[in-house]
Amino acid sequence: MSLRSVKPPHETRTRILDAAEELFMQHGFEGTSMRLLTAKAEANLAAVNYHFGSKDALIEALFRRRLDPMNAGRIAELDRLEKDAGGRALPPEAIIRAFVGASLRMIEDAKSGGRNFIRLLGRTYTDPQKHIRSLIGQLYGPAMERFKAAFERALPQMPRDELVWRIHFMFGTLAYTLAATDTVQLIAGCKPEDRYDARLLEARLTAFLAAGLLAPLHDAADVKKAA
Amino acid sequence: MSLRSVKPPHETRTRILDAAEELFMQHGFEGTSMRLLTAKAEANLAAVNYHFGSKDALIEALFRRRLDPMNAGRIAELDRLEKDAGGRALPPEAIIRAFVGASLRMIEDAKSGGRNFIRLLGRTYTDPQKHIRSLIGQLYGPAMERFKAAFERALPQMPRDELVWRIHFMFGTLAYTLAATDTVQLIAGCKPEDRYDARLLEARLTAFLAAGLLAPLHDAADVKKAA
DNA sequence: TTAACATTCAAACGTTCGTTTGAATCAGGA
DNA sequence: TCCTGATTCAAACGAACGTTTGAATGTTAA
Repeated sequence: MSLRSVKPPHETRTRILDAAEELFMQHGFEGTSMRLLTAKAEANLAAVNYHFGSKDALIEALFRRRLDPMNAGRIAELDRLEKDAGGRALPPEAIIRAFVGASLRMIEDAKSGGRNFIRLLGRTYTDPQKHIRSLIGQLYGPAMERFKAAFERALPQMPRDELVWRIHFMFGTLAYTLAATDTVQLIAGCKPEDRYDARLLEARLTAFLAAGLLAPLHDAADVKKAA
Repeated sequence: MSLRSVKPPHETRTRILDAAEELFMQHGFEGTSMRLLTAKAEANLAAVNYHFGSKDALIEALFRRRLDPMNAGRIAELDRLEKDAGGRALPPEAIIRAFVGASLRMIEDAKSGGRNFIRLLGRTYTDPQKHIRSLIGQLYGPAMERFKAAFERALPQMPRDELVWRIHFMFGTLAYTLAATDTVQLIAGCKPEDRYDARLLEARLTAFLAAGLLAPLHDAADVKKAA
């Protein structure tokens, strides 16, 4: 019995998932080979197919590992907020914070790979592959319905289709912010030490999103009429 | 001399670029094979390497074809606005409109493949590959500097680092909106006929972005102190 | 110790990848 | 007409791909 043999039962699974998060984030799903992946995970080439069945199944397991608890936490946080508020309507900014906070907290988690996952997730939102889209849609579905309902209650005067678009915009801002953190730098000038400060980023992002969500209504009817 | 032979000198080049826009958008760069690509373009397998040199060179040519005139148009539009305004400061919303208008107009251009390109572009903003990032950065650099300066002139009272972040957020909202149009539907409920109406989308998006850009300043100092 | 199961391993499977090659076909000017 | 350069074509290149296999090794309980 070697010293290395005293390890958790699924350590290989975990190492593979961690390596996959980093490499998929860096090179995409198709751009990451099983050989590179298993080498980084210090596992045998056949380990992925043994533990997960296939590359696609690994992708699904990867998202489920992080997304299931993350969205459950979001819903729990929203439940808590609504319970604390009694019957009163929640301020929209609090709902936003409940949603984005879960993502931003994970950005700070560089050691256990949470940051890798978040950036991969930001990229994957715009992945057009059918099975990826349906997976993400499935994993986000319940939380999105729940938050949409919360926004509808908080903003009863806003037209439904306008609200849907504004939720869409907010989601996009978050997704891009997560994916582009420390990668794309189209605009230079932000202080490097601010880039990973999740508390500061949350304040900035929430202020931006809340203002956008509550923007004065443009006259969509006029636009339609003119067209 | 066959009938088919009377064609523009670079028709094959164009067919390849058009097919590449559509397939790269659907399957990504790594996920699109030269065989599938040349088949869709009705060209020989060797045509890409003959006309462009390599797959990577094709990608660069693809972005240059659309992005160079698009960003030149943005800068020209901004020049025009500033000239018309004389010395007066531009309203931030007008600057936003000059930037997003160029993208959104291309969404309506379904026939010549502009929509494919725009959606591909939205995805590519978050691509972490080094040579892709530097290419996008290079193609966007001049326009981004120009617009950043315009925003600084329009909002002299806003702290520079806050402005940089808000430009970042606006860019992200646009990128995601472009990439996700008709693909991701995490939130259902928007009327399908509205999805491709660029005028309506521009009104919605501009209202959202302008409000976010002009959001009340969060107290970043407090956040920093508390941390 | 032995049997049963879980995991790891090296090797190979057939397929597909981006690219190259050299001949065939085309065009337009001398 | 013939020549020259541009373009297309079928075929092949070696490399890398995801997956499978069967033996070897490790672990657990009787």
